[in-house]
Amino acid sequence: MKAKQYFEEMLRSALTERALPWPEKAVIEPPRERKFGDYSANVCMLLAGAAGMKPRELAEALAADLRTRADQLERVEVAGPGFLNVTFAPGFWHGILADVQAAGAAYGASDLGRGQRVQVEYVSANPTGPLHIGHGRGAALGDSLARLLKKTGHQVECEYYVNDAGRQMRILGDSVWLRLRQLAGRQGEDLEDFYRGEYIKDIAAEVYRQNPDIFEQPENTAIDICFSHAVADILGGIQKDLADFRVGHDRWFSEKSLVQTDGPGALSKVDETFADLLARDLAYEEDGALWFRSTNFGDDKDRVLRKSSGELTYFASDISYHHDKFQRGFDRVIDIWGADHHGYVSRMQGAVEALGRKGALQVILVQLVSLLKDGEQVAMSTRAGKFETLSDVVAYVGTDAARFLFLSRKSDSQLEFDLELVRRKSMDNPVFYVQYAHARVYSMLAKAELAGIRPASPGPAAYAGLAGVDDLEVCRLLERFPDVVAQAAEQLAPHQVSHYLSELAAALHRYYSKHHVLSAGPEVAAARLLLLSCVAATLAAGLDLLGVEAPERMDQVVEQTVEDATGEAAP
RNA sequence: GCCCUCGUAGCUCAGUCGGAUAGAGCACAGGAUUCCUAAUCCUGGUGCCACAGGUUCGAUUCCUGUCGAGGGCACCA
Repeated sequence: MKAKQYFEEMLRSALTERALPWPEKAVIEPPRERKFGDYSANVCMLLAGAAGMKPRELAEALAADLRTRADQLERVEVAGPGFLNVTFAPGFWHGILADVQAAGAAYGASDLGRGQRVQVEYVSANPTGPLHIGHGRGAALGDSLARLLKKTGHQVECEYYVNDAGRQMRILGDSVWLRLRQLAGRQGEDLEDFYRGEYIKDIAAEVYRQNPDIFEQPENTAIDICFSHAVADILGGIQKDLADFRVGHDRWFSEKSLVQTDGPGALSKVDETFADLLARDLAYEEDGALWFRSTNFGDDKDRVLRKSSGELTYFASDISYHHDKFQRGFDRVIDIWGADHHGYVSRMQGAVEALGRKGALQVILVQLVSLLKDGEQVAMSTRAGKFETLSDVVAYVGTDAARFLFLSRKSDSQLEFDLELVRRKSMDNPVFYVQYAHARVYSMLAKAELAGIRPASPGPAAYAGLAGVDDLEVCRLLERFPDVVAQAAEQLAPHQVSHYLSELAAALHRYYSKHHVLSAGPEVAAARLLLLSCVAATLAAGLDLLGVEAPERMDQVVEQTVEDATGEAAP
């Protein structure tokens, strides 16, 4: 049983006996300072009024209750304004090792989600060019969230919304067609808004190679060919970049599928959504346009769904898209967007409310990433910037380092990504610090194996060899992992996992330098190996939640990044 | 003008539903290896938690306002 749970149960029954309620704002947590014990509760301050006692008096009374009934608690103390601090018996902490070993890679898993169906939609960049580094942050976050939610008992599906309809797509087709004509030495003036990247020229050349007769086609057909080739090509590139970044979506949802009809007279999904909104008087026609009554949901003006020109706005297909999500049975939908869309959040949430699913949509905004090299800003917007794209950055620093950095900050604050710092394989780079801790344990296990020493099985004999304060300290940290996972999932905040891992790695390194394992005598050595292999298992389980590898040897990591980097010389 | 996010050590950032003397890494200085990987460990100090009020037993945390940074406010995408 978890320490927090145990303490809470004991406390609850003691309160019940005194006819006191469990206060809403009760908190049980490890106190900041070790000297205050393992866990601390604030209930006495909250209940003093109801109990008609001073906080400290109540605390003393409850402490006495706990001392008689809670046999796992070694000490129960009252401190400060009325905190109830408890210290668990060593045997309790040792029991954690049995838990970790039994669970293995599943350590930290829970059934918090109770099978709730959750969809995570992320990246969803328009297929008009390669992914840049900001998309990488969203990708790492979405993927890690999905892992966290799965681990906590949710049924998760990841989706990428492909904006393959609408104006931008037309411009994309036009852009390729223009480059193609220029390539063939034909006329073609630069247009006001079109895509200028080098990759457009590459696509044009490829289209020409595959369709040498393209100039004999009617222009509409030619543009169609350009367009579909461009989307396929760019989307293929995006998929590859994501795969290299260890990110996979279960489904790629086409916007076009919302707009298209099955046959003549049939309604598209968007039409169905419109009909639904009109029937409930949540939409209306005015000035030749179709409007959504977003003012009913707190917006300051109504928004257009279909322009008077007949074109749909993005908002229209987005509503329809979310309508579709809920029809597919998701209990909860999480969208990850760039921070530049934040004005859109309340509107979309209003729309979801209109669909009768108030509160079922959570939007996470990912703040900007500023790319630095040796402390200097790397221009992101210009065509010349070599490190604009995610794939360039990943090639230079490696997937593990990039992911770990992205996931070590909360998503709503701006992030500095210094290429040289992230690339460095040293202690200022926390990812290697954590990976090294994992590899260190494996190195010891291998050495021990040669010496004929194997990790002990959890049990009294092993625990006898782990009675020191440092041993218990490590056990305490291991015990916290399931709480960290649960909270990170609840708050949709994977960075809490990476911070925990740094802490656990630090504990491992400290332990390593203080306590020699293999020369400690066979029994103590076996006991310590048990402890350390539990640390490794927990590190691996945590790294897995971040999508970062847990190497058994560090030279593997070095090889991997060096290899990645050789293809791309530094600018 | 209105709205959103952010403001914590020299730098990059944590800080749990409001808890006890506000933390980590980096940078800086010194030390540790006959022994399991020194990609490591140990020892040093630094804060008007942007500012001003409010809520209460208690505020970095919640509320209001001010200042500062970024972003958003279309029949754009």
